[in-house]
Amino acid sequence: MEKLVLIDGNSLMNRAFYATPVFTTKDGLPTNGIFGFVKLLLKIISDKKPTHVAVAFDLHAPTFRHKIYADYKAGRKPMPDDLRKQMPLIKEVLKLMNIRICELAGHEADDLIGTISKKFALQTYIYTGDRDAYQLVDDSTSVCFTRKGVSDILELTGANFKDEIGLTPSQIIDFKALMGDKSDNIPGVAGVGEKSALNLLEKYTDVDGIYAHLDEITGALNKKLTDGKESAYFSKQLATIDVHAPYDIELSECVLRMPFSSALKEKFVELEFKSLLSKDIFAESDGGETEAESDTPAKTLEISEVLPDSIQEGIALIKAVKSPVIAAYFDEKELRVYFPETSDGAQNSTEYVFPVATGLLDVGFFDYQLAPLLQYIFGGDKRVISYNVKDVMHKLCIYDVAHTAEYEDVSILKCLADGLGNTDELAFCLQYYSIPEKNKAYGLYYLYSYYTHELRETEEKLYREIELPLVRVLFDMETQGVAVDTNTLAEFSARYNQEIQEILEKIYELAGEKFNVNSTQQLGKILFEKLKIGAGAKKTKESKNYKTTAEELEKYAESSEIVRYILRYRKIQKINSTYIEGFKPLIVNGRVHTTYNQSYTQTGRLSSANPNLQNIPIRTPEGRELRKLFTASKGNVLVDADYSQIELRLLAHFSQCKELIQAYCEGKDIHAITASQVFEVPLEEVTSQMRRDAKAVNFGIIYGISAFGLSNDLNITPKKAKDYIDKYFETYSDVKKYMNSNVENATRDGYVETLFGRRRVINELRSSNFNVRSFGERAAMNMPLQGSSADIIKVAMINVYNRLKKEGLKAKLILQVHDELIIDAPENEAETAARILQEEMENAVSLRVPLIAESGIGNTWYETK
DNA sequence: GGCTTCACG
DNA sequence: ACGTACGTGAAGCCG
Repeated sequence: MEKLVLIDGNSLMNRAFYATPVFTTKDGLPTNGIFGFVKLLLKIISDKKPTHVAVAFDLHAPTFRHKIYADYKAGRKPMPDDLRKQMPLIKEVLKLMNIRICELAGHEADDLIGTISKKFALQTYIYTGDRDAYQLVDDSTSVCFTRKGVSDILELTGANFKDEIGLTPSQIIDFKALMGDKSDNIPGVAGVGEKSALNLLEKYTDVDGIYAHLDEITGALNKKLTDGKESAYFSKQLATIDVHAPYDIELSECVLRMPFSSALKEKFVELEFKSLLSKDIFAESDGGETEAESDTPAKTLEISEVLPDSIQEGIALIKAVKSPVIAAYFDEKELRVYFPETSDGAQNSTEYVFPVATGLLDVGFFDYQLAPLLQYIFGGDKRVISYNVKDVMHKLCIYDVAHTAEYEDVSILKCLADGLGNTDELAFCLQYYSIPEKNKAYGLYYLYSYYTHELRETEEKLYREIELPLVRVLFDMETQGVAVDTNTLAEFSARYNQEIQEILEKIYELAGEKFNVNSTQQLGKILFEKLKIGAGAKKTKESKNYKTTAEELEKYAESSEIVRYILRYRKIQKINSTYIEGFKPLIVNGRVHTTYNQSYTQTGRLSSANPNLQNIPIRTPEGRELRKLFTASKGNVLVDADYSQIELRLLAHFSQCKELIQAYCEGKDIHAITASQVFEVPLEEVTSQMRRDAKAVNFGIIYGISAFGLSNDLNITPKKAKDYIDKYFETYSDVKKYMNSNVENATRDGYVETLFGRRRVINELRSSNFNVRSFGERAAMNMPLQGSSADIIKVAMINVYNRLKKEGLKAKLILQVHDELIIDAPENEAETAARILQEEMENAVSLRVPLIAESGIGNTWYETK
């Protein structure tokens, strides 16, 4: 049967661009969009097996009719530079594939796809990430909508459309006419939202029907519809895809010709798409292997699944395995196991799958049968490869399985090898390397081999000596949790909820009406339009809302009573919703258990979530009180230590600045010295204000200083800020040299690295956009400092953990807040724990300056400071 | 889901 | 001329 696939090129390039991790060729050309698009195209071809394919692109032209239309589409965000660069290339690739490209001046891809789909009477599949295309669905035309990224595709056919969407395809147009579409700048009828639009269409079928029966509609809705009639019809016109575009095309021009030419293969080599070269889509090559092919990773094995008849048989099978490594995927539904060698040493091509009977909390009969197998795998002498090992450990705890095996963690390997900031799920990684999702365990093994080969020596060390041992440390910290004083929490809750009510009444009274104070939009209107408290600076023209940040409102606080109440409201609302009400559902048996993410940040830091225990207030007295909620376990105390100015010390170390090194070696007050230098006064005449300002300068240096940033922070003119910076760099010329060399190296190499060789790839440095490039430069200056600090405290954590264990103490590490560690210790171990904490933190590495950690002991987190 | 605001290092 | 300080997570609004 003949089948036609029509693709919205702009839409899918956009989706592919955002769904694919950023990468470039070695010359710095971004290619992630093209790569994602090609992968998707190949997937579509193998799924649908079309006989014909065409790809349509937008092509605007300044003709009169479309000028109006284009203006209405102007609400869309502009295409990012890195994506724009890839657009001509994808067309080149399509040409090399002999795939028909459709473009028509003044028309969007939509129109061409609509026109073509109506022109030919064969089974047609439209691929797009734009819901507009829904209206094109009919008995022979399906729309395949890329829901999330590019992998999750919703296929809408004439048969399932109504069930999936709740409307008919043609009603999609009427729906948009009523409720509008902001991304397309379609106004719709003011005040009509999704609910009423659906109700109306249910009753009256379409816009015409609604207006024919307007008399049956009462109240506010009637008025909205009456007022919005013109807009409704205009919107309908805008939302309607033109299926009669003047476009000449013959079906024969769209025939898909496989396999593809060697010219395409050469293009893939040029674009460095190594994983695509081994695909079975090219004509037999005559010249043997290309150079790039030889370093392509091993081909995907054909893997067969075996569902063991019984657990016992399965255990016997697994126990017969000689292979010292074993890949295990374990979730709520199944346990999947793969090992590279069979019992007689041959290459294995079987993945074993064991169903897990029920959900996690409802441990059923089958689960208990599974426990010995889990124990054998995760508690044995084989190295176990998983993705997010810490998660697996938590799951195993539910089955009472000890997880004493050696582990390999693919998610961590990935962020070390691929660059920092891993947000990808395992499923995405598998798809990326063309591994079927059902072969998850084999995929783990494949990715493990692939990434371990990618690691350089320093990263291998970082992985083996820091990241991997840290997994267990973090697991124990998360499991241990932090005790919460629930009585005090209840007190705070009552007090804050009451004050919020009182303040709200005051605010309503002063405003002369009730409104949602949490809505910046409503608040801005009340303050700047109704009460006219002062000239409010508008925000971006897009959201054209007034700026209502605390910083902005502070300007009016003195003259306006309501502003003072609002500032107070904001403050306690934040405390209450985030730190009091927000915590309640996270308390289990009187404790909260955060989750640390070890592979997410761009610098190598950890992040903390559910709850985030790394942003508990401290900077204001009121917020600081919250730290009284975090207590030691019964009979214990909290022992806390934090590094003093670790990033500045690292700056001294890396820059080898004599003045800074000397100051730190002599234990001087660095901010005061900086003040004395920058403001040109003798050290003894430095005021506390000058010291505060100098501290801001020092922070600025660490962040990759700019005159504008500093001026903003210090509330001085950019010119004055520039004077300070110049003076700073004049005094500390080695710091200037160091920062410059960071940017230079990063621009040349494309990355920066930390003390221990953790790399951050900074593609922004190659951007032609000034702002983007400047951002890259600041990131290049900051990352080695922030990242090295992260490296160091990780070493300290491992050493503290091991030492507490070795010395047989009951004290447990429970928290890490970037430069601070907290231990929950029995009272009689407190002094020892404090000493261990301080020693291990200070001696984690040896730098050109001493590292100082300051410790404190208390019953609550509040008291340790 | 994007935007704003605000909490931390 | 350009116009942002570096790195995070959570709540709430809005569409």
